[in-house]
Amino acid sequence: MGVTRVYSYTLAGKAGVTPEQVRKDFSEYGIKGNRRGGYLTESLIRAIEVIFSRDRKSNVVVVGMGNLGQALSRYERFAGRGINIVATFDIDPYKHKSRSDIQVYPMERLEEITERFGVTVAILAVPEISAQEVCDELVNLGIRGIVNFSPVLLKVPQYVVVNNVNLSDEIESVILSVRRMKDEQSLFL
Amino acid sequence: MGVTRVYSYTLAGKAGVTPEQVRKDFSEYGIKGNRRGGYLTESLIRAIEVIFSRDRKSNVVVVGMGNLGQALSRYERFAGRGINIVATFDIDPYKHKSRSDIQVYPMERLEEITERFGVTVAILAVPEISAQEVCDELVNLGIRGIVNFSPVLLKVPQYVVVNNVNLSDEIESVILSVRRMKDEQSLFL
DNA sequence: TGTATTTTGTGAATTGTTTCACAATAGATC
DNA sequence: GATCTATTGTGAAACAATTCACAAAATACA
Ligand SMILES: NC(=O)c1ccc[n+]([C@@H]2O[C@H](COP(=O)([O-])OP(=O)(O)OC[C@H]3O[C@@H](n4cnc5c(N)ncnc54)[C@H](O)[C@@H]3O)[C@@H](O)[C@H]2O)c1
Ligand SMILES: NC(=O)c1ccc[n+]([C@@H]2O[C@H](COP(=O)([O-])OP(=O)(O)OC[C@H]3O[C@@H](n4cnc5c(N)ncnc54)[C@H](O)[C@@H]3O)[C@@H](O)[C@H]2O)c1
Repeated sequence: MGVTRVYSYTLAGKAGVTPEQVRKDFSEYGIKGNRRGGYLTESLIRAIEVIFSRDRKSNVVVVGMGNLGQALSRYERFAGRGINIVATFDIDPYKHKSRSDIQVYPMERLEEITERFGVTVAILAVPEISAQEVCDELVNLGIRGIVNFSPVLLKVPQYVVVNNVNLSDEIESVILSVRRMKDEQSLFL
Repeated sequence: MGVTRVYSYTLAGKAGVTPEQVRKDFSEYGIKGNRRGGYLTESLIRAIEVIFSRDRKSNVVVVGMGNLGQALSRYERFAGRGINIVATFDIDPYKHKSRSDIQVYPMERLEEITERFGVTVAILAVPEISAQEVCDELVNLGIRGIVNFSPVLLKVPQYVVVNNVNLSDEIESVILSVRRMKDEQSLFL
């Protein structure tokens, strides 16, 4: 779009943070701008892509193709972020018949496929009850990172990274904030 | 299950935090245990339900019934957390024909339904491009809290709460952590 | 009933993060 | 090319969160 320069306050406005925050973070990662001249968009974008490893694609698998698993696997914009879903898995044989657009593999093929594609990260979208069991299996196959959508704390060796995404919490937190805001407001009536 | 008492370290273990953290948080909200006797499960659960308003159900709507919106609206465990999805909306007329289990309403009925059910919180799962526009509409109808799944910073009045859930970020962060862990490890070889 | 033990509750210390404030300087202006 | 101005980069200050450490109290047990 012809924009060659951006300033810390421009980026801060778009990101909803302060300009100081932007500069401190950039400084932390060695991103340098020009005093008075701001940051050059091209080199800034490249630097960010390197920092977030978006320049190299990462192969990931989705395990559990229910409501959430299907939604995630159909999302097309992951590619632009270096996230490459190479295969999806489910225990339910009914899901293996690819009536839908996406091929779902049986759990028996997890090992073969993760090895073939060098997969180290899995998205776990199975029910609460089977989460730990499937997690153990993934860890055994060499998975080193898990995005866990089930509301349980997974037990993993220290060399495995888990990021818990709890959508109920996310919604509840908004409900709570709204309640609190209203309560505060009614104090002034 | 017959458990009448829990200790800060029990809860901490399950939650993946320190016992001090648990006690400090409880203390902040006036939850009292017995020295040596721990916390009584029953009264603790009740206290938590009150703090998180889980005793009162909250009516919410889902706007945008694509991949994510459908997954969210089919999730049955929200009810147990006081989250009650009363209706779902989409601009696409094809979605209104309830071929699926869930009735999807046209956007024209948003006002009527949010008013009828006293809805103050909305889950926004529309494409990036229309997120701000739909957000404005929601705010106009009196919505006070938004769980935003689109990767844009919504502009809202100060009295509206927005919680941004960025699933690409969640996955990317795991990929990054795994990369960094591997890099560290290879320093020791 | 008295003593030992366990666990809470919380100030104080530590650690971490954000904001402030301003010197350094690249670029704009004349 | 001299001067003015806007913006960076970053120590220092302020603020926030976590951990430490231990007195107080409840329970267990002799
Ligand atoms: N859908 C949501 O909006 C939502 C919201 C909050 C939390 N979650 C959590 O996300 C997870 C997935 O939710 P969902 O709604 O997609 O559930 P779902 O029941 O629709 O799907 C789960 C899928 O996992 C498969 N599965 C079960 N056991 C398996 C195993 N051992 N190995 C492989 N696959 C197995 C099932 O066949 C099913 O297809 C759950 O833990 C849920 O609690 C979902
Ligand atoms: N699906 C995922 O896994 C995923 C991952 C990361 C981010 N997201 C984000 O979540 C949002 C939803 O993703 P999705 O995959 O469900 O998208 P989608 O395209 O499948 O669904 C979007 C839905 O919104 C409806 N819509 C469009 N404009 C509308 C309007 N003005 N009013 C009402 N409805 C409208 C469409 O008809 C469609 O049904 C997007 O912003 C996306 O970037 C999704």
